Amino acid sequence: MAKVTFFPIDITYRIERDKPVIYLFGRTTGNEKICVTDAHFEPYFYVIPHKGKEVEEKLRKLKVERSGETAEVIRTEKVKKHFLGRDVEAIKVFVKFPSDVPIIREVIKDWEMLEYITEYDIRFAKRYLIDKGITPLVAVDAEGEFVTQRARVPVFRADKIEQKGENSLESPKVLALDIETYNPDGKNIDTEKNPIIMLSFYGENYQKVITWKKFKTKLDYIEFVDGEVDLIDRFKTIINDFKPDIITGYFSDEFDLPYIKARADKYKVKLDIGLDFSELRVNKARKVTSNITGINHLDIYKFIRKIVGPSMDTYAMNLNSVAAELINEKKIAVEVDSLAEVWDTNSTELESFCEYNLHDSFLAYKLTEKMLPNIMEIVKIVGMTIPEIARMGFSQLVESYILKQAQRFNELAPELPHHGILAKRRMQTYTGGFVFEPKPGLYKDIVVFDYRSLYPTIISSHNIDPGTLNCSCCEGKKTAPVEGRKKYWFCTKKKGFLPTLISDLITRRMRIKDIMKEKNTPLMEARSQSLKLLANSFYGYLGFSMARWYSIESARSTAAYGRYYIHKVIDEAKNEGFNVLYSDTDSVFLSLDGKTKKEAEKFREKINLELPGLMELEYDGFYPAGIFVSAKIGKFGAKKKYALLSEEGKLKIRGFETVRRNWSPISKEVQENVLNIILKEGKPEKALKYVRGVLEELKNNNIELKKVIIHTQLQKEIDSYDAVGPHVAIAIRMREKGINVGPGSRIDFVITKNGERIRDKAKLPDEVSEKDYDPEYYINNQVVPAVEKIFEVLGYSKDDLLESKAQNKLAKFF
DNA sequence: GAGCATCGGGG
DNA sequence: GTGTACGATGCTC
Repeated sequence: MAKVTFFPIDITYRIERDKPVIYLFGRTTGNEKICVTDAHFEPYFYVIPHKGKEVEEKLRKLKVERSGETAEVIRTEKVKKHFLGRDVEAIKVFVKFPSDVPIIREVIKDWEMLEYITEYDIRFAKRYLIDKGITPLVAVDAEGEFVTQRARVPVFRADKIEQKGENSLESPKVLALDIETYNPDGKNIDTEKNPIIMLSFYGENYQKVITWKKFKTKLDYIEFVDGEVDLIDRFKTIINDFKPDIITGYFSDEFDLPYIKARADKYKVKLDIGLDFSELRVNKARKVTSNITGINHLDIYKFIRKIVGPSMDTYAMNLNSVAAELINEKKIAVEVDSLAEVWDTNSTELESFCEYNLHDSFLAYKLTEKMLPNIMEIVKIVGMTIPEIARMGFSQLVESYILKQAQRFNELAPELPHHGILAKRRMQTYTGGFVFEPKPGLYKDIVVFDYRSLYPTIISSHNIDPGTLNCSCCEGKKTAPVEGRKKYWFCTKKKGFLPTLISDLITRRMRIKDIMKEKNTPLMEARSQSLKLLANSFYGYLGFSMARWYSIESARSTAAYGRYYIHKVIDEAKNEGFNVLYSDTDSVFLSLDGKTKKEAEKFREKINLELPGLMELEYDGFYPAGIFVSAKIGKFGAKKKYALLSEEGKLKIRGFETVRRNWSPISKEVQENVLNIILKEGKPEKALKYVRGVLEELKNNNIELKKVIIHTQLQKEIDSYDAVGPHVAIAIRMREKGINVGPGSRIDFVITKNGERIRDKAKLPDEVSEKDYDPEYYINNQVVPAVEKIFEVLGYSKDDLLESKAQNKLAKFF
């Protein structure tokens, strides 16, 4: 009997000699690739029978004929389980093949003797990982022997398999790829007509570009082949020789790999790059995914868009913008629209396209390298594989985590909702966080407090869970502060399953934070972030229609408690004589109004004494000055619009229009300067003078041209715009000049004096000279709107900015 | 303003 | 694959 220790990377199963066999692909602690098989795992699901009914007998006799095959129950077992807050006697029903499970469940779903059928909808491979307590990337010990079997890596047949300890794979081998395709007619992608003309790879100490038109070059990484078929062939051999754990690309799930697959199919080339010689699988369900057995295909775009995207500055998620922001790198600037022509004319320019092609792989590699610590931490917490982490939504991450823990806590999972239930759930809504409408004004000495992990700590502290909801033992006790007639309460005697999990996540993160105070490592940072991400997703999960542990009552109660606790701070702060300026969901802004920071701190401590469980109000920061603007938007309450000055003298601007990218530099500059003069120096009259000065300069055309350039990104095809705004008009002219513009193109323009409509006045920056811009436009549509709201707060109207009559309306603020 | 449709990324 | 898949934004009525 031999032993191996390995890090699992990918998992699948297949049917062999009449039974399902689990395949775990990974890398051994000796750094060799390996495939470990396990034939000792049986498919099963659970039923909960009604009390007093004997159903095991009937189940055991069950045989279902389906297209010539027989699905049958092999055996049953009585098991004690927890299910949504109660103890149940369930029956574990074993069948022969995984595919028999849905067949059997379909037949018994209407049996009246059954109360509930569940866990028939958990994928077999996932079931295996859960039941064996195996987490991908964490070391697994296997006992068994190496066997001879057709595969690209050694195969080890395991008789015993166990995961103990936390030792995990540290640096998986990553190979990035990117293709260029022949595309003569613009944007349309046609995998049938247009060949792949370049293919690049980038890995550690490895760079390669394959192409099939020869030209003179000194670049040693370029390799010439005879045609597209040979290129595809090299694609296969390079992957096979490099032996990556992860293949990565930017949008490769939906472009590069499907394209390669489509071309291979056309030539009837088998893309059998799977470690078991299976082919690259392109799944065209709703969202395309591309998978290779044994190798993790990670589309780094998907992960970035989902996890990092929302907090990024860039709006566009294309490779250029994302690389610029995350790794401070850009794509190589070549005119990709001309590639087809360059290809046809056999030009030596092809070399620069090869460099471009390689560089895109390099960017995908670097982005993956940067994101990998976070991805791997999430894998280790929720137990899904790397490609799954990248593709799944937040709620599915939560669910994977809960399913994994359900096994440990002997909890039965509810079934996935079916069509009718789903439709009903989608109709249900609930109220979110509270937003305090600020009284417009300029304020001094602002203290900001916020609840640390508000929703997770509420769920934990109030035991919010579908299984503790409206329990009979606590009826008549305290209910959640939900508006309306519905009464929700949660058991105070027995801790719920989800609150148990979330408490554990919060305390784990607190422990890591404590250690980080001593020694901060990127790994701990990644772990802390992942735990926070997961804990914060529970609240949304409870209200997510697809969730197994869906509970709109729990989601509503959580939000209601959130509003209750933030109101508590607001009310008590007012009672203590603080001036409450603003509040949003979990944070409160107070102005000291003569009180000291110490008194504010005392107030915070007092609140904390009254909070249950893990809930805590934290000190977020102190700001010497701040300005709040009211802008009520419909029924959704006050808009989040304010600017704060930190003690270090930095401005924190939220919600003011010009922080958006499509304004001219001059309006951004003026807005920032105005806020600085008002907040830092406390001199609104000086700010007013300053603005009037700028307006005067604008009027005399003394402002530099580069400060009046506006840039906007084209969001769709030029011809599909109905409303021709200035940037669209410019795009049309750029096209007429032969410049290729399309969705995503950045359009720079200046508004000039000549013309009637704004779109006629718009000109390309190099078409105009320094003094051509239209002062009126920049005054009325750019600079004044950027600062108008700020001055309104101080009692100045738009006219005050434009006209030079000085009125001292500021006295009341100082 | 609600309800439906379409992008997004990629060459 | 023992199932199913998004979410933000723009456009129309």
